[in-house]
Amino acid sequence: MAVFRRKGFAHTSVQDLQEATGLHPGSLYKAYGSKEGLFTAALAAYNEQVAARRVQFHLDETDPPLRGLHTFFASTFSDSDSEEANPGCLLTNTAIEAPMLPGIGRDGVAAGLELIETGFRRMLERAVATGDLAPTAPTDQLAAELLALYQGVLVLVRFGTPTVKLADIVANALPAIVGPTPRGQGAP
Amino acid sequence: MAVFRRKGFAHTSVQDLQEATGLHPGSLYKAYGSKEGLFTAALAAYNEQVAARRVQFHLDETDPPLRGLHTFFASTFSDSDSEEANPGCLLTNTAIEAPMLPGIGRDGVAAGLELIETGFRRMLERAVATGDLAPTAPTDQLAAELLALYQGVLVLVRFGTPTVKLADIVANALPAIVGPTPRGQGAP
DNA sequence: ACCTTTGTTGAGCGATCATTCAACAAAGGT
DNA sequence: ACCTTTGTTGAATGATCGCTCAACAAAGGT
Repeated sequence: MAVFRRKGFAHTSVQDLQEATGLHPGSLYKAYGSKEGLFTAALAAYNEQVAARRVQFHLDETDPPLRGLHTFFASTFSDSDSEEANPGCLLTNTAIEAPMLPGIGRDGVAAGLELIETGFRRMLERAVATGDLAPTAPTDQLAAELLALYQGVLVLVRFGTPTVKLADIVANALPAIVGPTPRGQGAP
Repeated sequence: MAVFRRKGFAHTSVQDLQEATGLHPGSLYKAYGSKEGLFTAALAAYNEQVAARRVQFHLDETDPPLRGLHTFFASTFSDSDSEEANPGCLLTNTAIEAPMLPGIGRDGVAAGLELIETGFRRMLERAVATGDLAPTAPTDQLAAELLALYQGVLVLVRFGTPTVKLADIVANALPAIVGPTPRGQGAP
């Protein structure tokens, strides 16, 4: 999974997978049928082990709800080990490559993106319930905007944009989208 | 150029390039030295023929300044021919693939992204000058946010997100970032 | 007419790719 | 002990990759 995240599907050879998994080609093909099958499995694993976990930790289990939004974004570029290149997000990277892959990738990416967008939406609805967000806020629409910004940040992360610039972007763009006052505002 | 935009560097073979350019492998290598050299040339051509032109048309030559911002974003997904898959942006696609390419791509993408971000900034400063934007607006910061959103939209464009959803995203996110009132607001 | 220059051609090169398979090893049931 | 099952191994395969180069054609100067 880490190999695909770092190198993408096309740049990953079966030898890379052998070195990463410790399994020889025969075993890999016995278990997954093809390189594409292994990629599909890796994408599904990423969805439930990385994406879903991040959604749960930052968006579902935060109080107040809006608090986790910033850390959710920041976790994509701050948890990188010191000076190593950040591989970005397997979903974003695959969303770019998917149109060139036979039948694979598309479904997994669609599932992953919906996972994230739904996570945004759930969090926004919680914020409405607690009064941190105006009841008139279009949560569906805001979730879609957040997803777009999220993908854009991950493109810049992958490209190696300095962390300070990324931090500035999310620190200013998030309040602009979800509303200027992240804490305490009266409903009419 | 169009081939690289559609298929990316890794998925493009020299045979693809032969069919796309009409030049046989010998001539290609006589002119560009390698597949990487040709890619670098294509990226530079994209910057000045597509990116720079779009910046000029939508961001530099619009009156009032903020008017072109929406059409700049919309042009990435509305000018697609009917039902054909939109290849997205060569800059965005290459920003994802660049970490896996030897020495190429990185510089061209950096130049292209700066081209766009600077275009945003110039337009925002014009908007400040005409009074369409508050003089206190942090144009540098806003330009960076717009660049991030732009990349995110292009990821979704590439993946095949329906046009109506993309239109909703830019229609609501842009005013949220640059300020809720795109027209006429008094300076203190 | 001839030579030089400049560009084109496409078969062919070694390398690498994803994939297969006959041989082998380990484990479990009986 | 033996057989069956299950998984592992890694060399071999054909296809495709990026790339080269000797042969060829066109054009221009003289």
